[in-house]
Amino acid sequence: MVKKRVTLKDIAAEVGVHVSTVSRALDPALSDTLTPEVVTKIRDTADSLGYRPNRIAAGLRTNRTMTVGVMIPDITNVIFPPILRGIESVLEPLGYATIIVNTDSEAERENRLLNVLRDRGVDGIIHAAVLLSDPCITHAAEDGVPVVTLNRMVENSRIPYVINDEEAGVRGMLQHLIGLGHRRIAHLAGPQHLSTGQLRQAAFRKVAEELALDLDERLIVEASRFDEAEGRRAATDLLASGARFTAILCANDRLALGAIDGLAAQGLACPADVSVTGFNDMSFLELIRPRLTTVRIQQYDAGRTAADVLLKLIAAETGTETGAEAPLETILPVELVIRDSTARCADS
Amino acid sequence: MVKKRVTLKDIAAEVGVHVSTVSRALDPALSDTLTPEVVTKIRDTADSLGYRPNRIAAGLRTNRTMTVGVMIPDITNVIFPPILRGIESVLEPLGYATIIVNTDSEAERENRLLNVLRDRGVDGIIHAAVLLSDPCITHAAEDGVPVVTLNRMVENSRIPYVINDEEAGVRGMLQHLIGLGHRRIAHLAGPQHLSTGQLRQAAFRKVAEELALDLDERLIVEASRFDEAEGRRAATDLLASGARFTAILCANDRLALGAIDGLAAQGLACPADVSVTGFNDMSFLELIRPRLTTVRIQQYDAGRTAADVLLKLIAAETGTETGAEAPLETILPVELVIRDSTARCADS
DNA sequence: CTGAAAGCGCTAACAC
DNA sequence: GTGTTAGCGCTTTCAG
Repeated sequence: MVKKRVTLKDIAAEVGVHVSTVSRALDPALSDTLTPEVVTKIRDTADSLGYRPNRIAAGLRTNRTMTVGVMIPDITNVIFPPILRGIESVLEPLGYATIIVNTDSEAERENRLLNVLRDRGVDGIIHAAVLLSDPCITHAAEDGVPVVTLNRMVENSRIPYVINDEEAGVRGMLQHLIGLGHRRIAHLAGPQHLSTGQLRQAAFRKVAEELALDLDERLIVEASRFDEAEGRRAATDLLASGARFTAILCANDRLALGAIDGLAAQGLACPADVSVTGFNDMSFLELIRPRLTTVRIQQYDAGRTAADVLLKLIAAETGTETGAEAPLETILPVELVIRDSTARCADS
Repeated sequence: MVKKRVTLKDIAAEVGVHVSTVSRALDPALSDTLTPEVVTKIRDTADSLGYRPNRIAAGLRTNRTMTVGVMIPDITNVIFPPILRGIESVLEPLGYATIIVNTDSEAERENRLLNVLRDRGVDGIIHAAVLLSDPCITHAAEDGVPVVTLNRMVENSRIPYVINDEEAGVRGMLQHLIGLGHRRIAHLAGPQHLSTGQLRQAAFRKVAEELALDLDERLIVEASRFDEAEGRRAATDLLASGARFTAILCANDRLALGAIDGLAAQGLACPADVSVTGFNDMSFLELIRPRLTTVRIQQYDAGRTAADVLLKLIAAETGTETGAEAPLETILPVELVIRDSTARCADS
């Protein structure tokens, strides 16, 4: 039933040379140590027999599988697919395949999946679902597995990371809101066990102080997940607290969408009564009313950059010194996208 | 730098037995042929040494890699991530990893990626990006690679497929529109080289006839891609044709969204002037106004089902006859979701 | 320039 | 019950 695969041995038998000769002929780096005629003859018969190299066997020998693992929280979250395409765009042309796993942001699951990847001998890991404190990935990195984290970072570690310029995004957004006359600006923060949630809140506090805003603790509420339901819940709590505010800077788009919904349920319109801003600029946003003002992060490029860093790490690990060392920190620029969810402050 | 992996040999040396004994002790299916004490001793030292099986090596020997390939057109399209989660939900607990590739619906790219998967010795392939006529995947299937197609099917082939009940969806939608008084209903068809586009158009023609609708050829326009821009373009063409219609049944949600936009550009409101319906019920739809009436297909379950079928195929291939044979055809039920983009026909 | 031989880590007959 | 042996398909010394 299963058609037997053509192996080097078959080609060797056909051409009448040794397997190792065939191996060399098929390796561009080694083929010029052979007689050109032999090389062409071998290559021709390889094609005609329909030879396909067995990467499994090669990997066993060379300890390189040409596959990398990618860990994300949940592929169903629209910000990840563009990142994956970015990663693929640099890795695939180089012959790498990627194994994608969803951690659901659960440490236990993450740990198990990490082992799945290591058992498969991945050449490296791009980790976009890392927790602020993440012993298992740190451990893997210490074992010599090339790892780069994306969007998030592990505290106090030497694991390279690619993140967005959260602070610039928060600053730009606060300046925009202030420009519209807002002074009492709330922050709907993300989960504090994720570095994005934490970094954005820290940036909010820092920049709010810089810009001399009235920083009322009641104006900062934390969501326990990055989703619409938590956005709605947090916005409702914010209103219930009695603290006055005319704008909410949310830690991501989904929280913002939920918040707008929660405000509407209490009879407050966005942007007429309160301005709301997001973060990420996920797809479909321009189709949803009011069109959300947000901070655009470079998703595709973040993926590309992380893949580049990983390649440098892999090169360093395998001793293929290319001179270029992998940077510990890469911060990608962000961009303000002003749409319809922010308006001049009615109170001013 | 790279910490050496613990192998069976290391455990064997530590315990003082032969590698094959260790191999058996660690295999649940074989461990009961050994003395219980030695099994526990081996397992304990395996844990304490931090042994992790090398699936690459095992795969080379057994010719099973415990990885499956998944081919989709584009992960960035929101209907695919839920499918992938469905696939993962059945495969991952069984120890399978999945390699996901994006074909961008290009035959050449698909062909190349298929080889990438085969070179990696995947145990099977779930193909959700197949073209109606797809020689390369047919070829792979003939070579004995277990393949199941998802959402689409290959014409005249023995490759099992899991699809949605397109005809039931079209019928339900047409009945809904007729119930609202619509008689002149246009069809914005999808690409005809994809089976979904073709099946839905065929279903439209068949059911329209059944229900004795005025079937004007000018009322059927084809999009060349499943995206918003083509929906807009096709809707504009439809208007330009001069044919009268009060509703458009679109072959998918994105075409519908584009069509609504295109109509709006010509001063026609949905649903006041024309009702528009989608297909798929992709996520975020309920956040976009007007909320689209559509046909919900089971994305997650389609993934699960395809994975189940693939497992049966793999079992059959490896001779692990489980009795259950893989069905050639699986048709999943669909569900009508009535929202705000359809309304009573103004002309009636 | 090419052949011989060893071995990556594991599994699966086959012995004992 | 457990050890022996022989590879899976490939790469990579080391000879010649």
